[in-house]
Amino acid sequence: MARNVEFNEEEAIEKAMEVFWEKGYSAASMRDLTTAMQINSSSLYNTIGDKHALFVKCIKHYTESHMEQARKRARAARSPLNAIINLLNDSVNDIINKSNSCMIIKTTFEIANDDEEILGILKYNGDNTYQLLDSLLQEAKKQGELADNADPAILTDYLLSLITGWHESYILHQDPQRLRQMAQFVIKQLSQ
Amino acid sequence: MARNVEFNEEEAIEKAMEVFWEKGYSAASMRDLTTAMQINSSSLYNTIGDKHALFVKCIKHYTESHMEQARKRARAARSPLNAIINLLNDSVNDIINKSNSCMIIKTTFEIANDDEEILGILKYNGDNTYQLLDSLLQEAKKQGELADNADPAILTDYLLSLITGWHESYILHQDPQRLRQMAQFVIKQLSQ
DNA sequence: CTAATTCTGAAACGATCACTTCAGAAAGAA
DNA sequence: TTCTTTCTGAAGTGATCGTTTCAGAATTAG
Repeated sequence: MARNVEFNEEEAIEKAMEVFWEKGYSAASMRDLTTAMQINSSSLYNTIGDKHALFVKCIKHYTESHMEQARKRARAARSPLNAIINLLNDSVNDIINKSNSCMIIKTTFEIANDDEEILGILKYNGDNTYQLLDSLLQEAKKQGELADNADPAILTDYLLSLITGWHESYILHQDPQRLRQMAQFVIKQLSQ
Repeated sequence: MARNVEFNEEEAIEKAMEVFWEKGYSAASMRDLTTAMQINSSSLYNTIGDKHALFVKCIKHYTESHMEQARKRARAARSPLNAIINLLNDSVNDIINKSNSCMIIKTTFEIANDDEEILGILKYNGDNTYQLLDSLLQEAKKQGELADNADPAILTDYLLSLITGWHESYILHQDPQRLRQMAQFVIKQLSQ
């Protein structure tokens, strides 16, 4: 019938995601976003929608690639306990090497309280992450890599909380050693 | 000489703090702030300064009262270990009972990366909190309430990170039991 | 080709942003 | 009381906010 959309939506979302990631939802302006995406605002509104709809696509993209990476890393591990240890060490490395803090955590504290839709996406991501880690812990326990009295459900919540705290710690102190020591501490705790 | 300032600055800062706390720095408008403070923007700019200067006063006020409360609670405890246990339980109760997440954490993730002055204030608060908890752990160890091989420095970072994570967990799940279980888990861990 | 449809770019929308101006009210000093 | 200084309230500053409009370019169907 007629003309097709010129820009690649996936690439544009990726660019917008980076802007939201760095600046947060409120502080990112439509100008910032359209400039980074290299499209006109009319095209954006015609295809994706308003600022909020764009953010939804961006945070979904972030959580999905985040989960995909976590699962891929878990599959590559030699054993369940090893997958967990890698997950902890990878978390530390990501925190240290990336210039921004995790977008999921930033978004949770910025807008999850006032935005049902965003909260739902973050919850869904949280549940998936929980399940991944929980099943690893259950499997590790079954294989005798974990203490018999270990409680995977509590350990999962506990480890995920700890990792979130590491992000805050690194923003404040920018001290890799603090994170590595904590990771070693908790790994040792799990292993014995 | 002349007329005096009409409004009570301390009360006005308190009101502004609540607005920043709820909405965050970017999303709080000067209108929101002056309305809550019940003063005209000209008075605000004449006495306190611009939005950023106001925020500095608010976050300082928050951190100072936060620290004061923590120290007061610690002094009221029966023993060092008891002070730590109380701190953990009080943290859980605060998270559950307050409608907003901790302003310090929210601010860290929103603007600490791009704002040296705010980062400095948050670091100062972090250092004070660290010292409080570290000295409690050292004292508990000295009094035999902690295992001999316990490392207060690492434990301090570790507990503070965990508490930060609890805030995120509660935003997502609003599940008091998860927090209580984690608190019990870590208290048991410390006590043995 | 022409007609039909859709997308793009530039300009502009009203609203709101942080912030400023200034006349006049208020209050202490002499 | 009068002078002097300072604070307040209302109005307004230009800039930027998210969003819309629409003429014209682009593309496909017939």
